[in-house]
Amino acid sequence: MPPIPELEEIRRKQIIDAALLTISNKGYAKATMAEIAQAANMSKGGLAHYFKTKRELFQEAFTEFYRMIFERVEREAAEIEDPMDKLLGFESLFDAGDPDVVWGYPLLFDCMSVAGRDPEYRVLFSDWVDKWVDLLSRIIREGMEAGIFSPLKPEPMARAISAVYQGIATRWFLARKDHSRDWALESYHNAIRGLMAPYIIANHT
Amino acid sequence: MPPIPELEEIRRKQIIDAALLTISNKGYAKATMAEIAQAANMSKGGLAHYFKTKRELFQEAFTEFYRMIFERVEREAAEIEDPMDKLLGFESLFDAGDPDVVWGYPLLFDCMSVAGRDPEYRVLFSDWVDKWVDLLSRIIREGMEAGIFSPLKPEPMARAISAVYQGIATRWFLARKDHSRDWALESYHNAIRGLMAPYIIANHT
DNA sequence: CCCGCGACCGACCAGGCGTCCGGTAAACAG
DNA sequence: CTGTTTACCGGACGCCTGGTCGGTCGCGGG
Repeated sequence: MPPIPELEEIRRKQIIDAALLTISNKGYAKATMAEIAQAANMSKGGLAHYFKTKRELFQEAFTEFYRMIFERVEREAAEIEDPMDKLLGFESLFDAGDPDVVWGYPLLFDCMSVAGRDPEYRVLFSDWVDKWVDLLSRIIREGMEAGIFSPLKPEPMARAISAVYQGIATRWFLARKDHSRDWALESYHNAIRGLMAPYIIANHT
Repeated sequence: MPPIPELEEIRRKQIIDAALLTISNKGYAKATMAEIAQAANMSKGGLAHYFKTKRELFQEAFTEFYRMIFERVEREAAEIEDPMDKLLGFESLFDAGDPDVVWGYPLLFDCMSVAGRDPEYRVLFSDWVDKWVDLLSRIIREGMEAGIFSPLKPEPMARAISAVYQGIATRWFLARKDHSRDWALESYHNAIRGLMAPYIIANHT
């Protein structure tokens, strides 16, 4: 019966995009369904037709957002050869001109803030972290197989690297006046090199 | 006129404590003035007598909370002798049995989440960071003067260390299933040792 | 031509919120 | 004793929100 079979998918995407935009602007709590509907060129009723509750919409929105960012990050990592350079190569996380970055961090903070009390959001956050950990673990394993890193447990290391990234990125984003991009790049380079130093086989620059 | 001159101070503290408790339980957005008043054994009107608006109350509450935590951390650092041990010594940040910790992190996440859009909260966050940076900088300077660390710029290093702490603590708190206390302690020890390694003069353990 | 149905609309509702305000009782001052 | 100020009460007000629901429209089938 639907005139276009993919209509539902299109509309959902349209709504989720609008939701992400609105949440990013107003914040998780202050983003209203009416506003999201408007941003999606739709009425409240139309929105309700696709997402019964605010919670449902927001969870899907966060999931979609993380998926999108992660796809992008993975693409970027694929373009680098050397495993160590890969570990150090997520510079786009500190690009204030990048729209994904600009509205991505507030979204992440919102998710963390909710996750502090809400178990469902906690798994959302965990999933997000796990994606990163998988990616970083793969890079580490790659390096071990290539004989660049001596044997180490990839997962805890990946988790540490990922946490360091997030810590530094948080400072850079929220207090840029005192945490320049240069500071951020240098700090995470040094921290990650420091973490990996014991496992780097000595024929590097 | 007031029966007890210090009454105002007492009441404000009482309200702020109640506010912190409530915010920590319910979250920044969902904590209501009525609830806070109740938690402070007071009516809504009584609360309004001391804090005109919710915003005003919350800002003071956050400030007070940060002050309190920081005082405590500084006390703990003062009990350690060796500068390097001091840098590595904030283990109480990863004590899940500590009430300050348990409700401190959600509060911090809330503040960050709001700070993502609200400049006033951003300076609140900055102030908090600066306190840490000051403390860590002092420790680094101490180490330089004692001849344990070779000359380095204390502030950027302090900011890096502090960011690493926060990154790892965040993971530990929000996804403890995959980020044990042991992982957290080991990770931040390694990361900070890695950051400081180039500046440690070789007569340590 | 009409029927049914899915997409979508927008007015509406119940409840919750921060803030305001009229009131009260106690503690002084004169 | 009276007037005034302070600390506090708790209901009222006005606004806003998420969710609902009756209704419209256009299309495809019969």
